Amino acid sequence: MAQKRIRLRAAPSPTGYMHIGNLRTYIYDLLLAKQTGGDFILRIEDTDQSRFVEGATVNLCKTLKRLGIVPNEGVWLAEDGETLMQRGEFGPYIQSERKAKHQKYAQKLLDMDKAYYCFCTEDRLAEMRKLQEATHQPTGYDGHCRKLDIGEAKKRVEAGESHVVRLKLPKEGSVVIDDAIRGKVNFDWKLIDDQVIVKQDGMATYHLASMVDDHDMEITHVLRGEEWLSSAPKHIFIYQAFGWEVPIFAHLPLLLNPDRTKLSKRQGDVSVESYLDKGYLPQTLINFLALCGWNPSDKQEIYSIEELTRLFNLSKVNKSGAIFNLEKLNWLNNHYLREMDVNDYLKLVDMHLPRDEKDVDFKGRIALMFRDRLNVPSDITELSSFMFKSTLDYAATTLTWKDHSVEEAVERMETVRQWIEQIDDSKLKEVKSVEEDIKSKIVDKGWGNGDTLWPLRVALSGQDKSPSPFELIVAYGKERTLARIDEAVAYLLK
RNA sequence: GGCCUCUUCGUCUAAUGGUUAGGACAGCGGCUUUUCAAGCCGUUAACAGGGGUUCAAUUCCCCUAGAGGCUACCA
Repeated sequence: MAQKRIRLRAAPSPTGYMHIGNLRTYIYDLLLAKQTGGDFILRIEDTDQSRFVEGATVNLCKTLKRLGIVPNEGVWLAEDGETLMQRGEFGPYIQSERKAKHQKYAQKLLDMDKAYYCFCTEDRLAEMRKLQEATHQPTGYDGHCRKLDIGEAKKRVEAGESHVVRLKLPKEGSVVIDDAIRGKVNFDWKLIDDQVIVKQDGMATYHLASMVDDHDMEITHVLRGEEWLSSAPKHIFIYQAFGWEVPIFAHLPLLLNPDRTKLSKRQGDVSVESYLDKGYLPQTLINFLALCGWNPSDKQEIYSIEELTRLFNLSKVNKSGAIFNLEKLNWLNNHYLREMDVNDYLKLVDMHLPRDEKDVDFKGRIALMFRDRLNVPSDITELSSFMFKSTLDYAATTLTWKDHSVEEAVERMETVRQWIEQIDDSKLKEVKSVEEDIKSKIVDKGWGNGDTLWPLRVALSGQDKSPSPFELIVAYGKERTLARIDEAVAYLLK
């Protein structure tokens, strides 16, 4: 018998930006789909009109594209990068366009007596909840409309009375969720609310829409955050009411703020776009997020997407939430920044260097010099700022080595200046040969490295801490280097 | 409050019915060295607590505690 084709979907709501926790789910979706040669689908869950944000779907697609995570089915971006398209046999892939389909299934549930019309006003509901809270009762719908005669209810609906549709959940017994990560989880029916599945505006809620669509689209694995576990019984109920095969559910552990609450906007960045904009590389984000809550039982830290695809295994996903650890993310990004193609790196960093500096080679040398010091490309702006200044401010540090006098420092700088002047241009391109050249001359002079190199380095940087003078010389080039030395000498003699 | 889930170094995690409980990030120390970064080497640091089961429990079971999630006509 042929194996059923593995199909997973990313199902974001177009509410503005892509949440970093959602991205992890999509990564797992993708890995699982790729691993089995299955499908990875993008479906937009826009059933909540009030939260809809114009342009959010396009934005979502763009972000996915930037990450190199492109679904092979569902919503996608046309060549122009702006127009939304849909592809695949199971469309439409935008839930609001499936409204009629959802309503049809709601009607079926109504017909099967698995759902009922509810005419309770929001005011009544709010009052009820208030009372329940005040008397320390469990909150939830009191079933007011559950017992309404169906014929009567239909008449009211036909008369145009505003209403919703609620699930008619069992009031006794229990249900077991078989979760791929957590195993079997038991819930008592009597504690579960008769959930609204069709809102007053006729739009289905997540609970109906997502189940219907997952079934229609032949989704085999539903990966979602742990916050959904509590409502899983309602979802199972819908599947069972229709006699559908229940997909594999996997409730992923949450990504957490440093205080262990659900990762939220309040406590820092949660939008994937902003990480991308800051210069975190796609491979960094994917590598890092994949390892947040899952681990292939290895000591390796760096994984390509191919390796992740090969190794990923749902049953090895952790059960407990993981704090989003920015320091490790930085370390990883630094790693990938150093490992990536040089030209790509230069392109990435260039936009963080002064626009009005027209010497492209100069900027390129600077970019390479600071390469292993960057967590994100924008770090270079501050690190390299002194290199673009017309004059340096030496006030914050000292140009003289330990107890050396001004005269000694000047002597060394002027001598080194001559050495540098004599280095020919081809040699001036290599840090190592500049270093050998100058160091051997220091030895010949009988000077020390410290008393010569410190003033030189400070002359070139104006800073306590900086790359070595040899790196600086190469980055500056001869002319700029000599000018800096002159500048420092003049400052000392002032 | 109720229901559900979770609990190994500060953080992400590995492993196991018998181990010196492993790795990574961060920290600390050293090497290198003109400073810094990088690199290399080393090092501090964890089985939430209490009961069982067992010759043996971090591992299996129960309880407690703590944390988190849900408790919407949001997803």
